[in-house]
Amino acid sequence: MTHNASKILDIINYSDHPTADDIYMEVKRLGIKMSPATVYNSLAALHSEGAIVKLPDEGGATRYDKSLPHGHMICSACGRISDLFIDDFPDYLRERTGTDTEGYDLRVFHTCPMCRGLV
Amino acid sequence: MTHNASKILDIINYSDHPTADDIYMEVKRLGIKMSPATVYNSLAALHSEGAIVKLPDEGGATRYDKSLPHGHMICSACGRISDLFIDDFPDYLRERTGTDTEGYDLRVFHTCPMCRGLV
DNA sequence: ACAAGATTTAGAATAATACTAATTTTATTA
DNA sequence: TAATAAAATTAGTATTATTCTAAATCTTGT
Repeated sequence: MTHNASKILDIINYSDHPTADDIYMEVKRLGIKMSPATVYNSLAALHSEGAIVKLPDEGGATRYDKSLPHGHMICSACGRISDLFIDDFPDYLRERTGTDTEGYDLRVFHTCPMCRGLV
Repeated sequence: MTHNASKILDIINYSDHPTADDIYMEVKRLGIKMSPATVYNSLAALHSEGAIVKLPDEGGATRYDKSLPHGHMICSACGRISDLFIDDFPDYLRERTGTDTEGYDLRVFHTCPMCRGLV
């Protein structure tokens, strides 16, 4: 893994589902000299290594996330994405699909507590 | 729903997860006169009515599908998408998330029987 | 240090989709 | 049915995210 890719992986790990552009801006904010092309190159490399996952968005830029097996809750009002961990989900999937699976992308739409005025 | 939107909905219902361009080509094949803009306009209208769902693809055009609650199995070798029905999934989700959900997008990656050489 | 290869780069190219403003179609009213 | 209002459709352009290209720079092994 290159130095730049490793920095980008760090950023993905401490950021909240950033887009390529979010990452590029963070890189700049940190005072690191890196071109947008390198951000895309590194993201593609990290993705093909399986170090990150891509979350293509309906009408918007793709978001990136660490590749821990987990799903996402997406608020249909404000768009905020939060992580969703369901420990037995792989087991559940294997049982229900009747076959081995290599991974999953689960997004659950809801209205977050803030948008429901509960916070 | 407009006449064109209704025709597009038909096409989505009998096609296999088409892209906007697939739909446009099918419309032309049927001898219907319709511009690409109308395909996009109609898809947006159908989507906001909840009549269809959008499946943004990693590196590729968004695919469209009927809005029946169901997931998808995606072959990581050939890319083929097939429908996945899990009847108790909404119940399972409500239980595991502890909240009401408005819908979900579940994609399970696997290697399809054909790509495993079993067919 | 030097060569070989990998990485990074700026900028152009591409592809999907959205926008705009004008036109056509459809629906409503008199 | 004719006139009018509203909605849908259109061609063409603009935008945006992303990829490509070919040159420049950095790294690594010897």
